[in-house]
Amino acid sequence: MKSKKQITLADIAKKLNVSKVTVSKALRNHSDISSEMKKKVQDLVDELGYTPNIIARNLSAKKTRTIGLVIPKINHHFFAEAIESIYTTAQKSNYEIIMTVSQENVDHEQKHIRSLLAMRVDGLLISVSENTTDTEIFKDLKKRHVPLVFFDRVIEGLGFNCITSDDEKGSYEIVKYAIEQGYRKIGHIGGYNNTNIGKARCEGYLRALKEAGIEPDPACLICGGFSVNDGYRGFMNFYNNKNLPQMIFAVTFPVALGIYRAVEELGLNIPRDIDVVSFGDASYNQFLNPSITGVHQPAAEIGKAALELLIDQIEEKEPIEEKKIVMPVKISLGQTCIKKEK
Amino acid sequence: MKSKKQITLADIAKKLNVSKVTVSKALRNHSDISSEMKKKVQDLVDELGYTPNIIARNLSAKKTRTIGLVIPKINHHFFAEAIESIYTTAQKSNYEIIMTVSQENVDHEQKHIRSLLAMRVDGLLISVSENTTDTEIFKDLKKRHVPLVFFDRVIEGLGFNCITSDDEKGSYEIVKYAIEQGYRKIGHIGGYNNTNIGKARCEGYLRALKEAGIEPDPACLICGGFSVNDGYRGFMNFYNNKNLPQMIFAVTFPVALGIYRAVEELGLNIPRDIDVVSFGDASYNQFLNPSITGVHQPAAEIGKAALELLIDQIEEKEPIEEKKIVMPVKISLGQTCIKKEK
DNA sequence: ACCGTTTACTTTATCGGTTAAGTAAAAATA
DNA sequence: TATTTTTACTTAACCGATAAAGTAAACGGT
Repeated sequence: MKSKKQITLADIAKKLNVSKVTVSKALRNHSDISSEMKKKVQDLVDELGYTPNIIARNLSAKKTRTIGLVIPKINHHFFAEAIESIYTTAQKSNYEIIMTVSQENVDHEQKHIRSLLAMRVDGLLISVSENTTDTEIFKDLKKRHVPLVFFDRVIEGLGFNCITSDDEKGSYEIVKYAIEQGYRKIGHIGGYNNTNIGKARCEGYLRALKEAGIEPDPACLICGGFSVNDGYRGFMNFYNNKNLPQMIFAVTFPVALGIYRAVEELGLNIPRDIDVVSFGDASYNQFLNPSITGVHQPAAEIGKAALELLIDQIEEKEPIEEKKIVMPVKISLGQTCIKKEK
Repeated sequence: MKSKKQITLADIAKKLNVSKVTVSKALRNHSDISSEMKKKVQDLVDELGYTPNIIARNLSAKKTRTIGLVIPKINHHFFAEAIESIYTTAQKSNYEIIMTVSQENVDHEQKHIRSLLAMRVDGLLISVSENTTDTEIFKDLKKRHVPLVFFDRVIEGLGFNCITSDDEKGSYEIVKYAIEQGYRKIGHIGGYNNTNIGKARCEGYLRALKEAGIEPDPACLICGGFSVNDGYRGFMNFYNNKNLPQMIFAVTFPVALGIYRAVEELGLNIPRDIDVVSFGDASYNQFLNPSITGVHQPAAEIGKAALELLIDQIEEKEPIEEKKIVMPVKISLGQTCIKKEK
């Protein structure tokens, strides 16, 4: 059933026998209006339950105090935590968030961006899908001077601010740590090389191997997406090729969970038959069996910093030069990747 | 930096020397317009990168194809899954979702509802905070005929459609199952009794006890919130009172995780020193140590059904009578609550 | 050749606010 | 007292679309 007709400024104005501008100003506590009139207006507003129409206000103001958020997935610890933090930060700054989810689908992503532009959000906060390679739409956004900040999954070199974890260093360090624990044959279930995180995490992995004098084995490197299923498939791939490494470095925490699932299904055991470390973690990691040794990402801080940067950009008059903020990460020890006795 | 001035219908119209209504109709493929003109318009639109201003359109149409979502928390498996499903469903039906998060705070919740009304969403999808007792605002929404569907955490008796899990039955069955496994002293870390889920889950728990001839012990019943911290505090409470039951039924999965955390911190062991079952689960439950035996909730189905019901209500002309949909739940076996040998 | 219909537009009004530019009466200043 | 300033409003115009109503020219049938 349809909503009842909404009460407007004009309704209030008519009842009080004044112009609607008077009512509008009264509600915004404008100095033009006498306090008696302000009171009369407020009383009637309360009585009638008037709710201002933000759409009309936005149309006239040409601003919406609304930010468009585009993410690939919700039900993924990193994003859930980042989103939560973005929402909290937005509320403090009095911005509304309109979140859209691409489901790792480039078409959805583009549709969402267009839709958010049509809604005239004041700015965009984007973490791209794992398949995003076409940068045309972002170049277009740049041309139109749309305030935009990328976070976590970013596209560099287009002049937008980016906030990421220190993907290369974190990956380097976790693999180096694994090597120190005595592992030599270390595989990587990685992300696509066209994504910054897939590429950087793979580079960190390779750097650690090379530095330790281990020749990277292409058969130990599988690239795919970032989900549980990708981890599952990646592991099955190793297994079916009878080419199990001693240790697998998973590009994301969900990928590690996918490995867990495959291992369980095959009746194997972690860490007896195969060991795992991962980039990213989850609050419930400590209760996993075994809990994963991995790289802790400051998801909440990344979300907060990204939004704050965007708001600065929106509220500044001057353009801001391209900044790339890299958040430090640290290794968090769990029950995997324990020292290997010779 | 500010966005560049946006291109409007009027700009296009001027360049083509036609009225803006012509352009508007051309873009909507109206039969009034010749195909040559449609082509000319489309070409110029593409060239200039015109994006229609949905705000203006919505103002005129008095509809927004937008739904307001109010939830207490994001980073909680049930909600993350429900949200994901709501977003997917919305996209299929061509609705936009504006999600707000109350953080279990009643003031935020009310502020969000008002803000969504001001944005003139076509309807509201709400799961209330754990502290919501004042129903005034909802009565007001009813008076204004705002389409509204409650899900999971609902307020009954106000004439709104509600979708919940079968909280009472699920709780009854999991506790009955625990009794069958030989547990007698079963505690409950429950939710506030003013919430439907807190109340129903507690009632199911009590019914199972009574049916088995076990007198419920008030000292074994702790009520609080639904978060990890509440579970932690609840367990510490039992522990400090030197009143540990054999088994605890946790009102939510996060509460169970809180118990895990407390148990770990105290150097105890599940299920040796204390056993746990819970209402609700998580996709990663199978990898927990030990994985929890609990009641599986169809979070995605609940989200989908709630949104579909709401859309029906929005698009129907006639009011819909209050419906209460209760989704069946089932027990999912894990490594807790294994048969107790006498 | 006349008249009705169709085609392809244009003009006007409206959605519900806001800002800018009046204006009449009261108050302050010279 | 005359003039300026302030107070407390009102009127007009605009934000960018849409719906409804109006219109000139071309077309079609008899």
